Amino acid sequence: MAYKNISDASPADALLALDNQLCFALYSSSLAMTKLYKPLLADLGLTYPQYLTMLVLWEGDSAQQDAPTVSQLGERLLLDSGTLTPLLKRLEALELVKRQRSAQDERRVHVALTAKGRRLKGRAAKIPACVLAASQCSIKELTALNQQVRQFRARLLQA
Amino acid sequence: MAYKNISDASPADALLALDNQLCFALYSSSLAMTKLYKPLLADLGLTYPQYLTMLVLWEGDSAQQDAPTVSQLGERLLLDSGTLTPLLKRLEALELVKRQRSAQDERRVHVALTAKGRRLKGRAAKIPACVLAASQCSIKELTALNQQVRQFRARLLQA
DNA sequence: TATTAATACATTGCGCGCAATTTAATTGTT
DNA sequence: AACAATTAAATTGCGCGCAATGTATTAATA
Repeated sequence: MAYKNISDASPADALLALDNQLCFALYSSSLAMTKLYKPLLADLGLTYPQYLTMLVLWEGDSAQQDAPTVSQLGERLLLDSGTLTPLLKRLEALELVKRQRSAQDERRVHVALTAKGRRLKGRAAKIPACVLAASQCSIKELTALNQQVRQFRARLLQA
Repeated sequence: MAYKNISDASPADALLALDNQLCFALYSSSLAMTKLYKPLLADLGLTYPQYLTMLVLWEGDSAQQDAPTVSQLGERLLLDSGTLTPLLKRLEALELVKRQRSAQDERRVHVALTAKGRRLKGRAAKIPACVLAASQCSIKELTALNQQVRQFRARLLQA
């Protein structure tokens, strides 16, 4: 079956052509990335969003005591408590994190790595190289694209 | 809270820094796009994946009889029947499409637009302009980024 | 200091995505 | 023709995302 693109359709149709939608390129690329990560993360027992959450926790792990709150994790990951609360409970069930109500403000819940969660970083360190290889791109290309997509996202978010 | 990036961490940590993950840029940008589309699509009574599906059907609508099968839709959208079957049932409940078993091969199910589904394209035609405005980008910028993301996706998929 | 408002997180419900399995139909082989 | 292998959808189960709502705590204010 042949599909229209910008070159063989009326301007109105071209604007609605699937391949001309940046949203679809981002959507399908993101799903493809998730599939690429899946077997690598399965070795760690993590899902893809759980992995992103662990990345944030691993980043802050040098400053031992500042375990982020659920909200702070959400700001970083652009996710809300409806998504994070059950996800964090699963990470807690895996004994990778500890959820603890703040003493100063009982509304807040701090999320801290456990020793097991901290150790997992070592095994996760091998993942970027695998992804790089699978992407068939150079680091330079990936860095450039990352920069552009982040810039685009920044504009979207201020809208 | 300050976070590490490629400039202030060891090389090993930099590879795991959230902001250096292209996967996260794609993931969060895609989610941000979905949020941008949501109110626009709510007017049409569609979810975002339903909208993408309608885009495919609208594309092929000049060749009247070639209603794609579920598999063909899946190839185009990079989704499988586990996702598409219930989604298409919802579109059918909205009377936007008709699902029909092929007479030649009873395993296949063709998905055809209804008159109502065809009419909806007129109202959807206004969406690209809204998205363009909200993205605060020029068409040239969006086209260029679309091209790069699609190229990246193509390499991922052949992996 | 009551009362109200705001904040932080949890819960509920729905629609994806997708792996794994099932069901049914077609094709291939002997 | 009988049987096995393949194919196409549908089904099941789980983990997101997220809007909407609920609950508890803190802050603001009259």
